[in-house]
Amino acid sequence: MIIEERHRLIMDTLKKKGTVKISELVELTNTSESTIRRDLTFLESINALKRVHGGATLLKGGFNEPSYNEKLIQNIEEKKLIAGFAASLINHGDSIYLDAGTTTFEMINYIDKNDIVVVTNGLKHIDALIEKGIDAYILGGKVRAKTKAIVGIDAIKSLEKFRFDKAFLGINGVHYEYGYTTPDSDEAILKESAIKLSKESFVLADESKFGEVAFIKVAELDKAAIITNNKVENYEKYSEKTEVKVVTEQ
Amino acid sequence: MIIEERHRLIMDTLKKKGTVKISELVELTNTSESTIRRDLTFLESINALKRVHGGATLLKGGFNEPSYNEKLIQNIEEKKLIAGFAASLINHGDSIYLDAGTTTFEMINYIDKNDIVVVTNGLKHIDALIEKGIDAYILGGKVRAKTKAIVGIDAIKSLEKFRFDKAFLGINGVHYEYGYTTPDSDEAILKESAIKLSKESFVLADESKFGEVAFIKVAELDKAAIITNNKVENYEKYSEKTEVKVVTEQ
DNA sequence: ATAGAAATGAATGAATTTGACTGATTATCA
DNA sequence: TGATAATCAGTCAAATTCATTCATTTCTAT
Repeated sequence: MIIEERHRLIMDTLKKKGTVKISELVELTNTSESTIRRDLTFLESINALKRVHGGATLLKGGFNEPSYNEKLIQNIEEKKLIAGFAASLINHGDSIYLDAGTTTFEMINYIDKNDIVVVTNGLKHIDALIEKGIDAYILGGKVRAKTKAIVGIDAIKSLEKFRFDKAFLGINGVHYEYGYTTPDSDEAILKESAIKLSKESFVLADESKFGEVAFIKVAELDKAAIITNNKVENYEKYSEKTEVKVVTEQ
Repeated sequence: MIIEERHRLIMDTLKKKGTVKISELVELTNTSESTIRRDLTFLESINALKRVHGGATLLKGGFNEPSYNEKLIQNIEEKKLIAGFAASLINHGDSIYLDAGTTTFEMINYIDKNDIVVVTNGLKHIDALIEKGIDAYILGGKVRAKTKAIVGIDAIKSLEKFRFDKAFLGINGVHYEYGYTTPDSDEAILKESAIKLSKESFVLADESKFGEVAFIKVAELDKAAIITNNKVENYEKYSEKTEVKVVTEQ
């Protein structure tokens, strides 16, 4: 049995029953306990399930709930590194803007304070925040079906009431000349507003985003600090314009 | 049996029966008394139930409402009847306000048009609407942990931009003298606003709500039509003040 | 075909969970 | 009220599950 096949079998079993025991899976797949353990560890690392003593359970409001697809989740380890560091920047009492997106979603796992206030335009983020007992506000407006993000003029209006200590943003392109860019104008203007309304802003961008230029400009490089996972090509061209924090594995 | 599975089984049993004895759970789960005791201690620590001598009970002390999941399973057949009829009132091209709550949530299953626009303050509703390909807007504001509803001044401000053809509202109390009432003032004012902003309004209330009076008044009876599932006591006292549609089984 | 990489299964001691037992506390009923 | 039974919290040893390591097998790319 090929590895992906086993993973799919595990997920299918889990979805049917809600929880599975390792011993069941050993029997079901005719493999060793070690292998199943490794599978579960992997599946947990891509947020497909939650390991518990004796087996695994479905996650409650997971980000990739509907379409579990291993290949879809790219650079998950890098994202976790970046997310973990970003979360560590949050102080007690902070008011935070959390942009929709997978990396910022991952941040929520690492937040270790619940005396903060978080505003987000990500529907999925709200569930996770509430689960952790964090005060959460959502922007109003039209909900985009694909990303479950809230965008448009209403969202911007809704945002303008707030002032933030820190804003954390995902981004599609980071370029030393063209600044931060994204393919969607609604998203761009929302991100730009968030930056303006925040004392400090952080862009979470794994190395694949560097050198990329998308359609719409969000802001100049110096409007936000960058958190990334590797010392990219032309590092100096970025670091001379804004603060670049490179988070390497511990 | 895995710990999580046992916890879920305990909660399910408890929700069905209101109280459980430890001896029952020992038999049900084929574990020892010690284990069940530990489970109950844990479940109490996360406010899932209340331990009592000999077992455990649901906690719905005083003011706090049952949680979203608990509500979801009450009067489900009646709610479906009401929801189905309410959904049939929606016309092509309508702009709709859909209040948070379990009955309005059930409506979404029965909506058979997708050229409408729906505004809601229910987080769960958004997911379901999008799933059906319906244009959905969410109100902005603070998210309540228990009900996953958006409430507060921001939600009201957010609402005032819209005008609706029809508003569908859940409610806690319907009384021929005191009108529509709910235990929470934030929710009350939001419902009231929705009624004012809509050409027509409908209150979805199963028979258990009639004669009940909750803490805060939402509106007088005549401000909305009532959709219910049974010809209640004092039916005439309601029907002389507003339209009452009684949906009986098909 | 072969070297290198990846996946596997077995074995280890550590950590967690479990069930039985204890004496203390609480409920029941005459 | 007092006697009796049931239930309780706390402790401990046994059983289960865990992470980690390592040798072996399988896969992959030349």
